[in-house]
Amino acid sequence: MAAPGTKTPRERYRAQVRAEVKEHAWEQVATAGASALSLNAIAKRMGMSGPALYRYFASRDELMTELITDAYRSLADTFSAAAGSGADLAGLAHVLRGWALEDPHRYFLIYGTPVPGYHAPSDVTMIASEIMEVLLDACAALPADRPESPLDTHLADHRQWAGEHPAPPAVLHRALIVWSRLHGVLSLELAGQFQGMDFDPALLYAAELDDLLAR
Amino acid sequence: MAAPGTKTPRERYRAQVRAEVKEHAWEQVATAGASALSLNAIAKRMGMSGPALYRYFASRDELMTELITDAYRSLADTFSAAAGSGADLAGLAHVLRGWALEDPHRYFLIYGTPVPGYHAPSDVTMIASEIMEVLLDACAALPADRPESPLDTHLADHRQWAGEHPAPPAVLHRALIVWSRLHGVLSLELAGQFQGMDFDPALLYAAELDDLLAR
DNA sequence: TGTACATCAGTGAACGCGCGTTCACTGATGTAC
DNA sequence: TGTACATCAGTGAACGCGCGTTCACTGATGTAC
Repeated sequence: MAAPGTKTPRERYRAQVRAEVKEHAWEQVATAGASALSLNAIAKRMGMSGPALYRYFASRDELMTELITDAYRSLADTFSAAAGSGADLAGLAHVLRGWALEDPHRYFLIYGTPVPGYHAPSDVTMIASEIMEVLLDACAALPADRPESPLDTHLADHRQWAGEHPAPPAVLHRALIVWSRLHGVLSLELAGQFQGMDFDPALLYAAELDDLLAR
Repeated sequence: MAAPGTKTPRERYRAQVRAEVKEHAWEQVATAGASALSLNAIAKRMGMSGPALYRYFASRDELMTELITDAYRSLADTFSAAAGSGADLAGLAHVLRGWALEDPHRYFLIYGTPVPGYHAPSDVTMIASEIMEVLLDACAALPADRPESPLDTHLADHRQWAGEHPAPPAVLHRALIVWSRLHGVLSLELAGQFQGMDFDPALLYAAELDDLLAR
């Protein structure tokens, strides 16, 4: 019997194959979109027969879920790491853009058009609030002296999504607009909506960030 | 020979069936996503055999293109109509939200995750600039006295996307942030990202709009 | 160290399904004289 | 008003494809004594 926490060779092998499957899965998502994800096609590319992959994933849906969870995990870790090494809101915004451009399909798997019928597992809700917490921390660290808006008073009573975070409504407000504004620019850029308009999206992103910091 | 511009009964019938096909297509897009669009399935729901629809659409792709073009057309018309009856930027923003909520899938067909491999026809580029022009007009009508940002100077040299519109860089800048901010809130809301956070997205949208107007 | 057994990875065949698309054909609708 | 012809809508069969998933099986790898 192996010591607990130690991986047997078989376990190691399993983990490696699973990882390889996922790699091909990402490739497929990037090439043909999330809805084209196919266990058979992946198996073929790995030089295996279709049913073989059912040793590693119970179903296509499980693989899909895994991809989404991994995407969330990756963003949360990237965020936490940045915050851990002292990044402020500007730093987080920069890191977010880098993460998104690195793999646009991964970004869209989280923030893109929802796949009808597919329901995300409760796992990701947890990771999502982890991300939100980092964002809230960064927003709380900024000076804020704005007149209270109707949204602020509304948020004072609807702050359950911020968990235990002690941020005042103005900070919650700021976190929401940071999120939506950065997402606004990023998603239009990644979706190619700026293509043909020859301005530099990076400058628009930077301008939006400046505006948020100067608030 | 029928007079030009007059529809023969057959033409009328064709137009009606095409419209009915599209109706079912939209239903399908809403139910199972754009990538699930299927001529065969539509035919079945209409009580016809699959190949029958090839009298009306040359291919699945043509139907898809038609849907996308119609979506753009619908938004452009809605925008033009609003502007025509005196709507200012706030009015346009209101109209945009209504249009988006009316049919989220139609919104995502335009602004959502791009379908890999699918390339939009040049038609929509035209309609897109039509929309942009309405937006630019509304932005130009607003008072503007902001310090020039780096983005502004960049836009002074990259304004080809604004066509013949005589708006100064600051107005171009504002049009871009109106677009991206409203899209930011709308797309997160429609994608369900605010679900579980019990605040009212309409207030966030309104707050963003206020901020844009007060600039 | 060697043998007997259990575990597990991967295969190939199969099931049922739906897809896009082509094709030869029937039957109804419209047109020309 | 009636007949001859052309046009067009829709059908059913067919082709080739890929999908998810199940199942009985082979062969290799690990485990127990």
